[in-house]
Amino acid sequence: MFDRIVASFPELAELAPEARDILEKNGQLRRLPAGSVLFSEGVRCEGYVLLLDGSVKVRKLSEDGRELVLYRVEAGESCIMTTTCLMSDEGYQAEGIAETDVVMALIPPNSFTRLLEISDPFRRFVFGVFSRRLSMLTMLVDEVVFKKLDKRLAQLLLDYADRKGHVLPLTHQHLAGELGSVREVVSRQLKQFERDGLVRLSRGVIEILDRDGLQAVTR
Amino acid sequence: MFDRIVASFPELAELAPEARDILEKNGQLRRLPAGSVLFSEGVRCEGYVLLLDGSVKVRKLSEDGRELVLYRVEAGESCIMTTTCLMSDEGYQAEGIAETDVVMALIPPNSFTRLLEISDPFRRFVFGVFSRRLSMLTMLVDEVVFKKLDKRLAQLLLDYADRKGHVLPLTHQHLAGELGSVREVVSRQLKQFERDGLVRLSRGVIEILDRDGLQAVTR
DNA sequence: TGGTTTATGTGACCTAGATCACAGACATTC
DNA sequence: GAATGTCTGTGATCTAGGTCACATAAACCA
Repeated sequence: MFDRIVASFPELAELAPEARDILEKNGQLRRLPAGSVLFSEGVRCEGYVLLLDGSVKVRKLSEDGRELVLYRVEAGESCIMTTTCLMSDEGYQAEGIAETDVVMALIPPNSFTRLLEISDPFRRFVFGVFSRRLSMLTMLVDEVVFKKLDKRLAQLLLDYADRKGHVLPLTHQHLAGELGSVREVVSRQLKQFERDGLVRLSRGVIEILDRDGLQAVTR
Repeated sequence: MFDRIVASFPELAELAPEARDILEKNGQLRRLPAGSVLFSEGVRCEGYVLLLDGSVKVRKLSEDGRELVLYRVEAGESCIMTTTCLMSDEGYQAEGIAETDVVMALIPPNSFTRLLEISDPFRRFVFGVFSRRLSMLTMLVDEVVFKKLDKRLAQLLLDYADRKGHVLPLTHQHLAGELGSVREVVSRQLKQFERDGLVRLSRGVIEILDRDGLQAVTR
């Protein structure tokens, strides 16, 4: 169990034996198929989650059904919403959906508390995750309030390109959901990018042709 | 020093003697006049901040000078941006401005780390603050993306009313800054509220006439 | 008292983005 | 290969909200 965790979380390799032991004995391996709802608004959580494999999308839904992706939890990250929930006795403010099949280690609340108590590296790890999420959300607020959609879309495509290469299997609807917008607006903007020679569009696929050009749009 | 802190932070009353001692010996009392910049983008921070008196506004500025208030730190709260900065070695993503004269206790980084190590109540306190900020930011994102300005403005007035009573010494410009919008839009919306009998407007003052009516607008 | 600053009111206009309504293209299944 | 579902393209239109340009009024102050 511990080895499995360290494979995805190298920062935790330096844990002292006692801390390793807690993870080893109390961590539970969980598998969920793509599409599963890990948590949703108002639901209490069962423990601290380390994502070993796969990807989880954390999103808000508006009353009229629009979607906005707050962030993703990728393999090697910890899901902060569950932690927030653990620490503050509040329900979730968002939904977590497995985008792929996921494998995770679930640390029960009292093991988590104990780890925080005894392990400096573990504390640093948890705080680090917290801090990064807080920074990300701050940036997100900044973007949605002050940046226009063309810039946000260009940035989104670049982020995907960095992770998945320059041929992206994405629908316009999907991108709209990421941005909290609607399909038509994204379609039109993408078409403009295509006219400008930045991307090539085909059904279900967006090919990035001019990374620098997209980069220029974001500024 | 410790007594002073506990006066504003009752949760910390239960700290063990050793933890008290650290606060007592290493906490530094700082006073800043209204208008001071506590931190700004890209600047490193000096320690963990407990706000004993006054109010700090944490905001983002856009390139073209518009303002958006992310949240306020009030007396009895801790400034999470400084903490994020302490934990993650990143610069601030926002600015902190003293809105009133402020008094705070500054805990140097190694005292902070030490407190986290030895004190369970202190850890719970810090995590609690973190969690609440994270929830707040999540809600803020939701609001700015999905809610229209009339609803956000009505909610803002209600929040002020809860804290300061129903006669509010606020300019339209100030409210625009809170919302990340501009003065004209806020003026027009307020005028509409006045026509609807929800508020009465005069120079520098907004009087809440119909709380329930405003409440109804937010839904 | 008159001049200056600051806050407000408002019309005219512009733009981004949402909404509605389809049509056509592709993909899948039977 | 016909039918069905999914994705894309696009015009028309609507609306919120931002921008510009003033006018007026209240407060300030010298």
